This record gives sequence, C-alpha cells and structure tokens, in this order.
Amino acid sequence: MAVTLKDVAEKAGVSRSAVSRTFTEGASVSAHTRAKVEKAASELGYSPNALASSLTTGRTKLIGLISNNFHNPLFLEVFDLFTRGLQDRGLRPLLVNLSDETDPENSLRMLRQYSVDGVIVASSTLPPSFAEAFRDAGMPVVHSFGRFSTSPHVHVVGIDNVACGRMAAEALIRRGYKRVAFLGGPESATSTQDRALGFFGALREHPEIDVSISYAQAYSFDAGRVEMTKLLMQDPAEAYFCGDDVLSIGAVSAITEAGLNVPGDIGVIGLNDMELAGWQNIDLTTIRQPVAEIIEASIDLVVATIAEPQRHPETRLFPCRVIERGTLRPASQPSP
Amino acid sequence: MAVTLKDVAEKAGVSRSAVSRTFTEGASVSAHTRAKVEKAASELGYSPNALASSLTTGRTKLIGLISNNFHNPLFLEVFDLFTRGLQDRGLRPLLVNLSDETDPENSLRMLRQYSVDGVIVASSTLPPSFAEAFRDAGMPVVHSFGRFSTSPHVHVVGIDNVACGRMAAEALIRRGYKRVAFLGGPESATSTQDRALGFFGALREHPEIDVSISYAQAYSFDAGRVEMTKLLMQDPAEAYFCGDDVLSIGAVSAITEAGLNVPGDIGVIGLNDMELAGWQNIDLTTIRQPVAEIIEASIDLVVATIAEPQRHPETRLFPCRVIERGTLRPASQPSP
DNA sequence: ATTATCTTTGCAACCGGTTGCAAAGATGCG
DNA sequence: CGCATCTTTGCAACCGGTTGCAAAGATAAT
Repeated sequence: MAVTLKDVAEKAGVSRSAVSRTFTEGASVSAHTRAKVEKAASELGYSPNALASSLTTGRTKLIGLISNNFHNPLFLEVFDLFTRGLQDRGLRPLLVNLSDETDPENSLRMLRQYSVDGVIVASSTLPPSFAEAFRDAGMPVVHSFGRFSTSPHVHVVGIDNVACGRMAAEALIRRGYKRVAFLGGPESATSTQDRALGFFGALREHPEIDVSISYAQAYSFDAGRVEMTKLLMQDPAEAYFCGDDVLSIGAVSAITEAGLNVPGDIGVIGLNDMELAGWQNIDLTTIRQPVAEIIEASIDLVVATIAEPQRHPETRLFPCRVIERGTLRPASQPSP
Repeated sequence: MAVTLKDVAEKAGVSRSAVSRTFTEGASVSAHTRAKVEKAASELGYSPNALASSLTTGRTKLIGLISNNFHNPLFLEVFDLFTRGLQDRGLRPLLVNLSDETDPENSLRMLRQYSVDGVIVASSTLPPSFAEAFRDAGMPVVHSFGRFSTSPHVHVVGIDNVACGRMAAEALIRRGYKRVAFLGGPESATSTQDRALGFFGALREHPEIDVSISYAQAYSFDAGRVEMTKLLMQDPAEAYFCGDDVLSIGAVSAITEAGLNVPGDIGVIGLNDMELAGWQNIDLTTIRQPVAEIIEASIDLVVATIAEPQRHPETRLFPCRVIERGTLRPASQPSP
C-alpha cells in the first residue's frame, strides 16, 4: 500500500540505511547519494513513517493535550494557540477530553500507549494531583493555567490568581464602591480559592468597605445568572468581582433583567478577557489573562523538559491587567 | 525505561507471543497462561505500545481531526463532541489546525507520517477539494459540516444549506416582513452560496416581498457589525437572515447602537444555535444545526469506511429547525 | 606511489510488537 | 487404549524504520 524505505532504496539503487540517513538531520550522506535518494523518493511520493522511526529513536513528537474546559469560550482560543504553537515546532497535539473523568488513570494509560513525548494539562479547574500523576509516570508535563506553588512538583504556567483578586479589589476601591462582593466559580476550584484570597486580602486594609462572598455552581452563564438572581432578592452589593467572564455575563444578564442598570446600579468586573467580552453589546470590564504568553511559555517548557527530563519543576506566572470597558463606573478620582 | 512485552514474557515464564496474544482480542490463549501473563503485566505496570503494534496491524486508531474554525464558538462544542465520541470508540484525535494553510499538502504529509486510520475534516468553509485530497491519498475521509453534492467524491455529513436558506425565508414571510435581506459570510464560502440560493429561491414565489443581499468579510462579530452599520446608513430591510450566529450578534449590536430596536425596528435570524445564542441577554432567534447528530454520523461513517475502504461516498444531511427567541417579531398569523 | 585520515556506505541487529506455521498438548470417541 | 481432532504454544519472520560497526572509497600528506 504505502511506499516504504525499502521501495525507495531499491529504486535509487542504494541501501536502506542510505535512504534513512538522507532523511535524518545531520547524518553522513554524500551529495551524490542524497540526490539519487531524493529523486526516487519524490517520484514514489515517499514520506517516512514517523511511528516506525519513533520505535528506535524513542521520540514520537506527539504531545498529549489534556483539558476538561470544553465549555469555556476562552479555550477555543487556547486550543487554537496550542495547536498552532505545537505545529510550528513540528509537534503534534493528541487531544484528550477529560470532561467526564475523575481520575487520570485512563488518560495516563492511553498516553503511555502512544508514547507521547510530553503532556500539557490545560485547565484551571483540575487539581495539581492530576498533572503530578503524569509526572510520576515519567512524562515531561506542564500544567497550563494551573495553580501557583512555591515548591511545585510539576511545571506550572499561569497567572497569579491571588494578585488578580487583589487587582479586582483595587479596581473597585479606586472607583469608590463601598459595598463589594466576590462571586466565585465552584468553591472547590483552586483558582476560585486563590482569587477570593487576594480579593479579601486587599480589602482588609479598607475596613470601611463592606465585603461579602458567594459561589456559583459552575463557571457558566446560567450559574452566574442564577446566583445573581438570588443575590438580587436579598441585599445586593454595589459591585461584583466575578471569577470568569461567562459568569459575569450571566450576572449582568440577571441584573438588567431585574430592571437595574449596569454599571449605574451595580458594577461588574470579570476575569479572562475572552474574545466576546469585547463585543460592543457585552462590553465587559475584565481582567485580561495573557493567554498567548502562557501558551508560548507552556510549549517552551514542555520542549525544554523533553530535552532535559531531570529539569527542576518551575512556576511561571504572567501579569494580568484590567481592561476598562463599560461594566464598572469610571474611577471617582485619579489613582494616586 | 518503559516495560515491554519481553519483560512481561520473562517474568511470566512464557513466550513473547503468549503475552501478545493475551492482549489481543480473540486470540487463542489458555486461561492458565492468561492468568500468569496478566499477573506479571499488572505487577510490572505494562501497557502495550500502540505504535509498535500498529506497524504490523496497520491500524493506529489515530484519527486526523482537521479544522480551520478556531474562532467560531460552535466549534468548541464540535471539538468537545468529536473528542468524546472518538474516545468512546477507542480512537484518538490528532488535531490539525489549518487556519493559515491554503493547501492540504502539509497536513497530508503529516497525517501520512502518522499513518492515521482516517480523517475528519470539520469545516463549513473549506472547499470540497480539501477533503478530496485526503481521499486521493487513500485515506478514509469524512467532511463534516461540508457541502451537499449529488455525486460526492467523499463522504459528507452536514445540513442542507439550501433548505436552511428556504427555512429562514419562510420564517420571515410568515411574520409578514415585506422587505428582507440575506447577510452572508464571505461570498466564497460554499455554505454562504447555498444559503443564499435557498433564501432567494423561496422568495421568488413572493414577488411582493423586496429582497436584497450583502456579504460580511468573515463569519465574525466585527464583520457583522461593520456590515450592518453600513446597511443602516443606506436603507435597511425590515429583517435580516444572517449566515451565522456570531455574525447575527454583531448585526444586532450595530442595530441597537444606532438607537433602533430588535425586533421592533429590525428583525434578525441567525444560523447554528450555538450555546450563547440562548443566553438571555442575547436571545437570538436562529436556525439550529443538530451538531451532535452530525458528529455522531461523521464518526460512524469514518469508522465504517475504515472497515470497508471501497465503500461508496455518501452524503448525510440532517434537518434543521427554527429556534424561536427574541430577535424576530411574532408570526402575524398562525402558519397554515 | 605509499600511507594516514576522514567520509561514505552497507551489513546486521535492534526498536516493540504481531502472526503463519508446525509441533506439542489436551480432549473426544470408538 | 489408540487414533483423530481441536486447542495452545513457541519459533522465526516480519512491520518500517535507525544505528553501531567495520569495510570500502576518497582525500590529504609525505
């Protein structure tokens, strides 16, 4: 069926080794032989079988890309950037959807069966233990959008969620809100915990500001809308920091459905700055995650770890910044 | 490094063939041997190397999943369903991002190198020639969300875009709009052409209705907004059929920014029914594409073609239906 | 021209599995 | 118990490549 090394060797009148060498970077072949082989190869339409060669070289150029965030629009951008970034370096993403899985066992086995060179876990909601399971199996692994740790067991690339929480708090303080709140995602998500930490931390220095907290069931539109509807029936705050843009949009939807105005009556600030946050009819003030940089660094790191497996685990965090749009009222005074 | 067949064979005190057979469905092994092997395998933590076995079996269980739609939120749902569907059948998606590529050459070579068992091209904007290139290379291929053809060269699964255009026209007619228009995506997209065809076809029977057409630069929010802003400066229609939900949302945004009301002043109907179309603050009336069914059928078809490579190419189209929400005024009279 | 050195080449073994074949072992039947 | 039949097993070759090694060829130095 497919044309193999042997076919090319016969056609070119050389040994199989010669053919193999013309297709291996830096191998010793004379210009003459190389020419003959290349001619034969292109006439037969030969391309080497990456899987067969992986058998001896031990490299498949396959990278397991693992995620459970298939409902967060940000991850469409994430998949776009990951696939392009990997492709640009000659690597191939083997996509694993973890949505229903609760333990890494299955995916681990599968990734081992396909001898992936490395693994990227792209998720802000999976626990660190997940990525660690891959490392324990001896695979180079990077946890993208993962949680910061001072003594990480695996490479982590992401944002400083505590700093983001603080940043959100400061944005609200600067605008003179006196009653603010955190509307987080599921309480169990590590990112949610950290953001709450930073948010409350910053507000501790402002005892005059009233602060409260609640959690949505999921990082989803409906969850945000439901939770905000509940809050509106009690005694809502003047401004909310929501743990995610989609959550924010759900909250805004609930507020306007209740006949209130954003940001006139209630302000909202999100997190992520996904593409649709900038749509004029959404116009969400939010904290931007530098997705492209995170992904670039993740790929760099997994590549580096493949080259040097004993490399010490490191954490790379990227700074976020507030993107001013229309869901918070303007700052009451110029910031100091 | 990794534990191999040979290690297990030695530990279990049997031949390598015996080990191989216990891991091959339907091979002849006695219960006694199988028990010994399984014990040794689990003690060593062995899992067979799928790539090595693919060398002799000719099956990698790898499916190339090719797309260029990494900015359309619908495709997040698409990737979710494809990855799960493939995983459920023991297949692995090798994701290929075609966003910047204009010809199939590169991806073709790559998929051949990895000896994928089959290819799924998931895109409504790629020309049929793209999928055909894979078929010509001898790979089982299905074009999902592709264009209908009476004599297809490859399997196509999708919707009847002409019928959708007609359906949109009828929805507008039924509501008594007298001046309607089609706002398509890029004129070169095959889906756009077909939808326009159906739309105009249905309206030909209603000469009393005024109909016009224009094209956005892309299937994107901005493109929809820009094009609608342009239209508003001239003499806009009473209702628009937009070739995509995101396009529609951009158009709605432009309309409300101009101080007009949707659906009061201008109606809009989209196509796709992506998750966010149902968000209460978007509430887009649209035509629903049965994404799950399309994907299910695509996987079925690629699996069937792998089993029977000479299978005749077929086209499977799924019916769409209008989802009533808030961007079209109610029907002026009950439909007949 | 001879020898030393460097490059190119093919042989053969190997990567981690699968599988046709024939021998060995188990089972059934008269 | 002997023979025929069926099942199980190991051997060895093969899948499509890579690579260490030694022989052959080319080039340089004397």
